[in-house]
Amino acid sequence: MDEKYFPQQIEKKWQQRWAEQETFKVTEDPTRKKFYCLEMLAYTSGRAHIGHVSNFAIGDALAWYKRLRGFNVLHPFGWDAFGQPAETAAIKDGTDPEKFTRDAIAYMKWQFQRMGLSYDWSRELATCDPEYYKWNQWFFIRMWERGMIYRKLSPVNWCPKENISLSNEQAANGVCWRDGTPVVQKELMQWFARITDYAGQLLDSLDQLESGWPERVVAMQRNWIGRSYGAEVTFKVEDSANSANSITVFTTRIDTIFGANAIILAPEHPLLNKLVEGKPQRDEVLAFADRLKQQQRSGRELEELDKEGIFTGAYAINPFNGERLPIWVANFVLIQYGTGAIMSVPSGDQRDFEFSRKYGLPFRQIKLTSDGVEIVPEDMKAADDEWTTTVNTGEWSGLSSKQANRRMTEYAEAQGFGRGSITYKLRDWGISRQRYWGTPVPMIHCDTCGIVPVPDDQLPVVLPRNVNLNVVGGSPLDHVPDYLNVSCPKCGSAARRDTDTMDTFVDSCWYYFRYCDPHNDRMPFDPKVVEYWMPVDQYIGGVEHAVLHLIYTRYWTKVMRDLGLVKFDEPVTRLLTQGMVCKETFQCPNPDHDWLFPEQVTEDKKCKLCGNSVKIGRVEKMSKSRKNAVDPIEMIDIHGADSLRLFVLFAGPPDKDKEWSDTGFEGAARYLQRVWRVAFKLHCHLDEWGAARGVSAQQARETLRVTKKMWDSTDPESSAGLNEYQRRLQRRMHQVIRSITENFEERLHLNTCISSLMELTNELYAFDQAVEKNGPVGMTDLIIGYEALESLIRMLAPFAPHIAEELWEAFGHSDSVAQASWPEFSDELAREEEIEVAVQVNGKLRSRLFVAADLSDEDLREAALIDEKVQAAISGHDIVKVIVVPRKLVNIVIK
RNA sequence: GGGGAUGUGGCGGAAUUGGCAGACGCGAAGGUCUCAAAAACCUUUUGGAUAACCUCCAGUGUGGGUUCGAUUCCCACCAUCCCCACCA
Repeated sequence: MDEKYFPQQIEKKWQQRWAEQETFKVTEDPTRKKFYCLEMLAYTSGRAHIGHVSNFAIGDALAWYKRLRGFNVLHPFGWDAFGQPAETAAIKDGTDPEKFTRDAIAYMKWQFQRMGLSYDWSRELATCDPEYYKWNQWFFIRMWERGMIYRKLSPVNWCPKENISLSNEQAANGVCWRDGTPVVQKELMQWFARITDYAGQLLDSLDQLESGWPERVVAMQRNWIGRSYGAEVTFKVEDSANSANSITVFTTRIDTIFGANAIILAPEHPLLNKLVEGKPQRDEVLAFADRLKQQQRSGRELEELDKEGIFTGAYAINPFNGERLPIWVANFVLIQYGTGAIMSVPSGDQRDFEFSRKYGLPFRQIKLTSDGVEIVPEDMKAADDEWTTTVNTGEWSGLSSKQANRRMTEYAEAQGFGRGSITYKLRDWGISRQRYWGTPVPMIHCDTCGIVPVPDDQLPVVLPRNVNLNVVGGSPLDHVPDYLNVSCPKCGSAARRDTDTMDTFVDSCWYYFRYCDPHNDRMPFDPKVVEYWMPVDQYIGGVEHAVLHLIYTRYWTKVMRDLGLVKFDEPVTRLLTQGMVCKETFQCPNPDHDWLFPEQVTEDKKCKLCGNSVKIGRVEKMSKSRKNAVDPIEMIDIHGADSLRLFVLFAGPPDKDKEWSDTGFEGAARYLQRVWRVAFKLHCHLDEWGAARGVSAQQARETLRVTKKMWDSTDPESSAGLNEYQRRLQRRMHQVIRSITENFEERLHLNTCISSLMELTNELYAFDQAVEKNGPVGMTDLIIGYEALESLIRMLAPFAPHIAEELWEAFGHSDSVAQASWPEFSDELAREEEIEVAVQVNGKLRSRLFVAADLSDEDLREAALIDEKVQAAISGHDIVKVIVVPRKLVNIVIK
């Protein structure tokens, strides 16, 4: 073997060999335990970034570990290939999204392969493959047949000049991205998935994820689904021409209904027109509502809107006490939530409070404060939403709020003007987009038959190529006659194809089911194969997907369960949300320069372009615009993929943000050099041993191999006869194996695994020094040294697989490390013979004792008490008690 | 407004059924080797007191509490970050 470590040659060699030998290809094997390790689908942005390295390095480490532990490991890879950015880029460059995307895949694949990741590339898929999106269409039709997908009018961002719909990004700041035309809201017929039918299930089955998912993701999902328990109460409208006219509100605090001073509707409320009909305020109110509608949608920016409202002229009757309540319209009531109408209780709700103050609506006290005081409405500075005790609440006065809430709901139910109700924040999922680069919606509009799905045997509906994306009016697909004009599958008459495409979140809902059976052309996947591989044992990705993707995919799984395709309910057992890789930023006060590259800044923090003092920014997420991005391929060119991966994993725990550091990266490379060098030294020792006995290197190696075979490294007897430094290395090896093994099984704090590897490496150096000092080299030295080093190599493989493979081969193994097994440890051999025990007096460290590890508590106690320094500290005091923590510490309590 | 975190040396970070705070790495300082430099290796590196060793004192955002003992558990507060947000 070479004396020096040259990562470039080694990495190329092993990447080629893995590809040729399909080292990481797997098939179902019911006799073996499976492990499904999955990183989130990569978006085809066109360029790899450090975030990819971090994401994949975590997954790859775990996949390697499980492989060495004997699991049948599924570790696949694929591309999130549809979506707006490819379309936007294609318009800019005058090319075709398909070409753009395929080029991006080709380039990124080359980049990712240089990271040396242990993927089964035979399962690779791209969501823009017709063989893949065919099944999106198949699911769409199945769901349509069952009423899980429906159509409704829904607003989109609309550019009135070009007559096309815009994504939120294209309509940023309320103007069209192309020429700044103000965007308006337009109602279009769109496809929706009825995810709200699953709201309760999605919420309830979060409970089973609590052990394997980050707390905050579960919390975010709970919050997003947003279940509220309350009541719907129906108020009759006074003097209504149509006696059926009534307004239903949703409230979580029916116990405060005696404090209601108004009914307030959302501007979009369907009853509004009827209510104001014939009223003198009619025109004014409707104009007001129209204005609010625009304001609410396009003005959904950060700042809170002022509360604005208008009296409709109509009144409703409080069913509990017969009071007349004015009916208002206001901007802070949302049509999407609850019933789109509320009762205003200013003393109990801050928004109602502000609104009522502004418009002079009356206050009434209906409960005590939390201190048990009666509230004087005039003195109130803010609403009070505590659950206390009711007052002025008719026959329910004097009850606890909770009790009143329950009883009043029951009363409303009995009287027929209300009922207990559960409301969710979650809304149905709009899954159609009026854009080109996505899965075509497989539906046909026929004038006689209505909406007809494309028959299964005609799937996939393939996205046409060479489409002009620069259209004015409608979606690009509206301008492709061959695509648009079809005959109705039912009656054969001329019909029109639906030109919407699907939200890309549909693509990512079930891709990892497809990995299990990626080439199936009869079904999305064979349920039997999926039953073997699923659920995903470990999913790794960014926290930005905590709600959307991770809720949609849970929903899709439940849908697939209801379609009879899978038997389980939750697709992902363990989830890890990896932190971002960040770096320091530099900003010049001169707006022409703004963000600077580090090399544009002088040592005393001045801008090299203008000499201004540069603001050293916070450590922020890497991005091109902040000029703090690090290109992974450049880094790989410098020190190799192993060093890059090692650094990213060592920089901090996987789920925390990490800071990029050039010197830290060099440190990782330095460490691998150290590993190489110590391996080389051991190699030399073996040669020395052979030379001393007049045998060839080949023979020496063979002798070692044979002798080592008889050595059971986990047998406690194997420590017999070892000298001090041999025993020390052996002990440390067992300790390190134990700590890394436990870490992989439980916390997945990979940074500390790497620390442990470094400790073992340091111990190997100490061992090597001791061997040289004590020479000549003996067979026991070689056995212990090789054992430790071979353990180190196998444990290094998850973090730096190329160098591990190369050293493994250099040590005479013909198989890949991937075929090796994880080193085993023995608690017995990891145990220290002599331990250091701290002795405290009244909790303060006073002395340390070096004692035999098996010393009894009683002896330990005695040893502590006769210690000189302890004696000095306790002389003249009474000993109250002595606490002995076995093998760790003695605390003497004195008075 | 609601929800979730985080806070430890010059820096990244270790340490959890409560038991020696600072593992491992980076940086820094000194040394060995060298004509020299790089690399490599060795030593030191929480702060303070002391010429120095031994040693002593303080110390895990702040203030309390529980305990023989708290980075760890409880209460209050401060700071920073993230997500959602007029959700009735």
